[in-house]
Amino acid sequence: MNKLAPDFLLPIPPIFSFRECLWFLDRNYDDIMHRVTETSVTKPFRVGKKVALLEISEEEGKLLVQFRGGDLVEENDLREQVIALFDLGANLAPFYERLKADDELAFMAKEFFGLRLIGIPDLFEAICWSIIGQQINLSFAYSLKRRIVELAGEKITYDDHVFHAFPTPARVVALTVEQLRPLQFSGRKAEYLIGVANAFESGEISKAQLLALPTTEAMVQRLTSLRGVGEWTAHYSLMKSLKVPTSVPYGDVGLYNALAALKKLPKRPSRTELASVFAPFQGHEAYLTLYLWRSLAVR
DNA sequence: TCCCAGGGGCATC
DNA sequence: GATGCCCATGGG
Repeated sequence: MNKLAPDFLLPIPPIFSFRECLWFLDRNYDDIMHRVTETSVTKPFRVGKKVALLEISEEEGKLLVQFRGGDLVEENDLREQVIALFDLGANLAPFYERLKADDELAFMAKEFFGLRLIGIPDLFEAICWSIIGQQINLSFAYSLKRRIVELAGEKITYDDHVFHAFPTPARVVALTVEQLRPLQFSGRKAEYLIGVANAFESGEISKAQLLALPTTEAMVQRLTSLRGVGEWTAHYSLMKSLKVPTSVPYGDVGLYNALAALKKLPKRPSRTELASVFAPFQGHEAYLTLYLWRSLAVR
């Protein structure tokens, strides 16, 4: 039976660290999309037009998911959302085998043990977030996200704290460039965001539509047809939202910095040089990218 | 002050 | 298809 919105438990797969995932969610950045404590994360999840606020913690080897407010949503849909957030469906064993076989990268299997690809299940949010993050430093990117979410996102209050869901395409379509400029969005970013929202509203793009495409290449092509979405944004979105395991955000500065530090690659590596590092990780490129990003941060 | 940031579009050759 | 320029602003 599919119950409505009470608490439930999710089994934890092998090679999973809740602590490591929480650390990644927090990372010293001011992320408005969730609240992280030592032992839990509280976050709104969107299912269709509904938004449910969930608190997730670890309890006796399982994830405990508790309903904290918002709309009542089918439990199965919520399970799916939480599984997507922590990428619980992935089997990391093959990726770890490859990591351990690499002299310079083997340390990551131990130091970042159990880190999962933290997802952005909502494709619209994933694309917007990557557009916001283009070419500006991360802390500024988080401030911009906070401002647009506070302006247009849905709000749920719980425990004297206001939680925000990322605005729907319909809400972003209603915004204007003139509204976003004072929030320090560049004119270009504002245009891109509203344009992408229009594409979702008109049905020009959707997650289901992308999932139906036969190849990653076709998905990238579809995404890059949107103004403001280049190769980097397309791959980043595929990685975070659709969990495409082979996607690598080519051109990513952070990725290059990590490879320069660990693999002595040039600051601007060629496609060939990148390929040489990624070759042994075929089928696990997204996870290698995630762990390389992770290596940039000091705990 | 200068350079860089989890890029992308566009013109030009 | 490669290269150069522009966009915009916080952070170091």
